[in-house]
Amino acid sequence: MAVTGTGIENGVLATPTGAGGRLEIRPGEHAALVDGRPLSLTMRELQLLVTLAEHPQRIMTREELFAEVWGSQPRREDRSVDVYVSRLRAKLGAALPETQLIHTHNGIGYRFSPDGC
Amino acid sequence: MAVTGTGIENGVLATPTGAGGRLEIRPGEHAALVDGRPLSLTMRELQLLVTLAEHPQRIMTREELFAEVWGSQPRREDRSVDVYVSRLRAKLGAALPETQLIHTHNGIGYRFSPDGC
DNA sequence: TCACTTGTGAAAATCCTGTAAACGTCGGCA
DNA sequence: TGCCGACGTTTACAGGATTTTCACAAGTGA
Repeated sequence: MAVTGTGIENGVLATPTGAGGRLEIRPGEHAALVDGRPLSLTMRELQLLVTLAEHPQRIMTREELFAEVWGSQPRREDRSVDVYVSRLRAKLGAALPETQLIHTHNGIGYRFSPDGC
Repeated sequence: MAVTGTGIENGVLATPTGAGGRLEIRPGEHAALVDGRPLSLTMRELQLLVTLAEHPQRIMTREELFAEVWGSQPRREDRSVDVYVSRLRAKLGAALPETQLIHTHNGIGYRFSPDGC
């Protein structure tokens, strides 16, 4: 079933074709592609990207992200989510310069924006 | 039937002519050629190469590869796929230096990239 | 016998992961 | 302005997990 307005089509999450290129996420194939070229993401990085991209424009708390990706509650001082967001941004930034897909919301969490805004 | 965009043409799998040379696989003739010169591959090695090359850019799990090449389910600790990938890479690397055709995806499997990316 | 292929075990090499700590930024306040 | 605290970002590292490679034994056929 295709869900419109969320970036989800046939199980594939995709961003609009922007200046930098198009990001396509295929969770079923363990793959994320930029203009057809696969990104080299680790399992955790991909899971985090998928989780963020499944809820475009929605601010997700660290607790929500941790629960989805790690499958449990984070310890209070746990910085894993932040570290993985940083690693993900580094790889996304290398493949899609000038595009800010993951936004920080101070004191709350992170938000995935397909169009970079 | 020619399938475009997958590297399959008339039953022949071929990589683009790159810096290192061109790889041509002719499953029907049990042969793999680099710039016209036949590679000396064993049956298993060739079957594995054909299976990978039939799905360019797609990450194939060890289970999928084993099923295609060995025709059964691998034992959990079975490293046959890894060993044959290693042997294949050694022979491909000797004939096509500087070209990485088979990529490892940690925790998942392997991916064949005709253009080495 | 000899050359070759195949599968297996295990050591070596490499990669991933979580954590701690250093670093940077921002805003409040004296 | 200068200091301080809160918070997010990034780097480094150690341990563990995974992959790569090597050596070897068994099997096959010329």
